[in-house]
Amino acid sequence: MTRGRPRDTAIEGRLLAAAAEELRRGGYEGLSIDRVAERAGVAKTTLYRRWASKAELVVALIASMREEIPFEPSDDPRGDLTTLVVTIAAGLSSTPTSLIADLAAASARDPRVGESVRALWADRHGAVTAVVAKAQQAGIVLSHVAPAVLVDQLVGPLYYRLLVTGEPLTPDYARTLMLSVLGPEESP
Amino acid sequence: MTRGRPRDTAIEGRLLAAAAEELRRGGYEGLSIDRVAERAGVAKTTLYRRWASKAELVVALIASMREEIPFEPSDDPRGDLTTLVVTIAAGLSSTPTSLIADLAAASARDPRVGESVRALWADRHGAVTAVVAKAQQAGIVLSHVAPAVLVDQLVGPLYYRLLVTGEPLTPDYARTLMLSVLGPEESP
DNA sequence: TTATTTACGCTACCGCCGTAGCGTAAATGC
DNA sequence: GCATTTACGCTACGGCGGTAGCGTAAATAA
Repeated sequence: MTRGRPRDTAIEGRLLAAAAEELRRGGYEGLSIDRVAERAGVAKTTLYRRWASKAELVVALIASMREEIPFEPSDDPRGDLTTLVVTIAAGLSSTPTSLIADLAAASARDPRVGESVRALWADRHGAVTAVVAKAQQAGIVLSHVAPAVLVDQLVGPLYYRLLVTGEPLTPDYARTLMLSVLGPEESP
Repeated sequence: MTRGRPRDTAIEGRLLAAAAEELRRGGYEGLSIDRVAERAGVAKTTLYRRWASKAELVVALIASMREEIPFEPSDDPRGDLTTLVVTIAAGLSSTPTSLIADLAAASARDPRVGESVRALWADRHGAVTAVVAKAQQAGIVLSHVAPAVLVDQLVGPLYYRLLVTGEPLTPDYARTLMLSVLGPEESP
């Protein structure tokens, strides 16, 4: 088949495991490529044959650790949206802020990293967009503004608080965002 | 008065000027402390006696370059808000994205840097908050949501697009955000 | 078996941020 | 004048991310 010496398939897993431990201990900043390679029992050059940069390694690591959000849309778009936004807020605030910020910085520097990072959040944001569109069709959202904008106004403030103002992301805050975008619930 | 050899007051200005040139050429990442010191004709240690890190140097530089937003609130809160949000969006998108992202990352790592960075945006965000509160008092905004949340939903999406989704910040987008938060204008 | 191709380990290196230590310059207090 | 204090320049260093080059190991093709 392929010509030369095959890649040692066990190495990638060992590197990711070593990187996970490093990330857990010292965050993005404290993760040292040299230590990851040493911990995995591998030369640093071997690591760089798999990922082109520290950022790409970390993105691959996060992608490998990530579990899907189990989300089943119900007949209650308002409740669904609340669940989603609260879940996203919880996920963000349980992740070290500096990690999110460093990924954003790496994304800004390297478009390829940016693509990978956006793919990490894509499922969550896609789910929110779908539910918002559904709510709008059902007449629950009165606004005629494009769903993408409403999503930005639900999710954007979470990142804004996290990365810019440093304020906490509480479930209450997420629910307040919801209220503000959807308007008060009509009593039936 | 003070006992020892006095600081050379000219050095700080030369360092900031050198840093500005470096930042202009290569952005945050391309700004090298060694080169800044060399360009200013000063030892690197002298630079570190003034700012504790590259991040603090850059924050001080931006603070020194920053001009106030000339903003005079009129009797038209809706127009004022539009102006403010469009201006903020323009300012953000005219700044290199990586600079904003790197400042956010530095803020997450070092709380002192975070304080300084937040102070950079404070005037803009304060102005927005003031106008939003005024609009709410005037009954222009129907929502009873706290002004701070509305501000987050006006400004947060800008940072969100810039740092996370990578979408452009057009004046139209800013106006759409406004529309979504304030609701459609009532015809008089 | 032999040539070729690819992977791996190793060493050395570059530029980077940030720190330590030391000699010296410039000010004040006596 | 003289001790003290602070600023400055300089050198050296450590750890970092990332790259280049080389010898060698492991596979395939002939």
